[in-house]
Amino acid sequence: MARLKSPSRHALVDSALKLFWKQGYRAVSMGDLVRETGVSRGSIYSDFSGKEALFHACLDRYQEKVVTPAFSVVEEKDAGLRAIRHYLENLLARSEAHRGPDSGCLVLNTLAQVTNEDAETMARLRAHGDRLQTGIHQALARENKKLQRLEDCEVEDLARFTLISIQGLWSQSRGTKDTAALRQYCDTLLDLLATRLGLAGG
Amino acid sequence: MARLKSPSRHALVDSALKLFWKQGYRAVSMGDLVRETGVSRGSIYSDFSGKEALFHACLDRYQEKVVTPAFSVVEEKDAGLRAIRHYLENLLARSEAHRGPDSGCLVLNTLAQVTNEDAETMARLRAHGDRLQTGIHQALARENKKLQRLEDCEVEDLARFTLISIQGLWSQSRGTKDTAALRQYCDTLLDLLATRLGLAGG
DNA sequence: CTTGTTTTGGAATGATCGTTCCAATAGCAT
DNA sequence: ATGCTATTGGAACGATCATTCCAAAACAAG
Repeated sequence: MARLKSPSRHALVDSALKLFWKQGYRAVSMGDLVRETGVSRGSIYSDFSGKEALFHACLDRYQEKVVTPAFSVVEEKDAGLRAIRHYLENLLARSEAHRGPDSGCLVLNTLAQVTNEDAETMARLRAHGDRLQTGIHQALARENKKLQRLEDCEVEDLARFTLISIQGLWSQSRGTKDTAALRQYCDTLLDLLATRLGLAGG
Repeated sequence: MARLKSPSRHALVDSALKLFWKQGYRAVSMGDLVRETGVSRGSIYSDFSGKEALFHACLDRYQEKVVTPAFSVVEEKDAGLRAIRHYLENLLARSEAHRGPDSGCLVLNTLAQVTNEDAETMARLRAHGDRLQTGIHQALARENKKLQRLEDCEVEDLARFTLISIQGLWSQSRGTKDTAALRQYCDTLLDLLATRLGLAGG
């Protein structure tokens, strides 16, 4: 009943996450994981019941290691439209740091491969979507409180619109290295949000 | 040197396309293809050099069987903003016809799974993106000719924005069956386009 | 050192994969 | 009927997969 020590376990999940993120669940073999993570087969199976459980751990780790640092600015108690702008600019900076196209979003990549029967995975994907939707919605609602141009349901619609737009951004970021286009897209999106909320553009 | 007759060949590719669309390239096995298409192993390999070649044929067939019927309205010589609206409404109608979430877009699903080294596949994905980008751009440029509110480069930016937005729409359509949200998203997008082009909203 | 635990590296297993091959069958022309 | 071709169904193959197992090595504590 050997169990990996915590630091080793984190390093394992981090390396596995990187592989799953770039190549997708099915394309990564156990042999790849052993080679890239430097952790032996025995140790992997002593901590995870199998490949799928390890993948789920990676999805969870992705939340705390990637999503939270990027999105927490929107989730803060006083976040408004400015926070959404900061979030998007962080995404752009991250994308521009790569030379080629990046790996996009692990959650959206997974969504494109998973079948509806895989409930465990689907639940995590849905939780991610709900998290973003809620965060954006609250930030927009807070911003709307100032001028009160929109009804509550209109704010919710606008939040959903923003969420889908960001999904398009992620999808595009995996296909192209044209960061100027991504930046222009963010500008247009932010301009739309400002207009709807009754703020001056820019 | 047996070769499938044309109708049989089309039926094979159509069935394979359906599988690849729903489950993704790697999740579909040759056994699945034999079972679902009703075509024997020997016949498949007599017409295609392997699984990958069959998949490429499916990507090509997806263009002519799915993309062209939906997108040709935008590619017509006199297409404008109204054509883009029709295109989007067809997408919504298609999505609403399903009861659960649909399979999204085969091209975008593939983009989320493919690695950059797979040049043959990547070329097809890029061609798809270029096709949509060009069609949208020309339609918007034609619409802009009337009022001439935008510079040429602004029209190109707007076309790119529209393309990415549509990608978000596809991505979302695979994850949720909330067609009302999709419809609202399209409305917002069209409203934005009309505003930018100097037209009255709605 | 010795003892006990953790981790390793790799062999073994059974399943499934893509691919090849071919005798048997079906269809269609003559 | 006879021949020719198209298609089938499935056996066979080697590769690779996820998973299991375990003897050896590494390590920690006494």
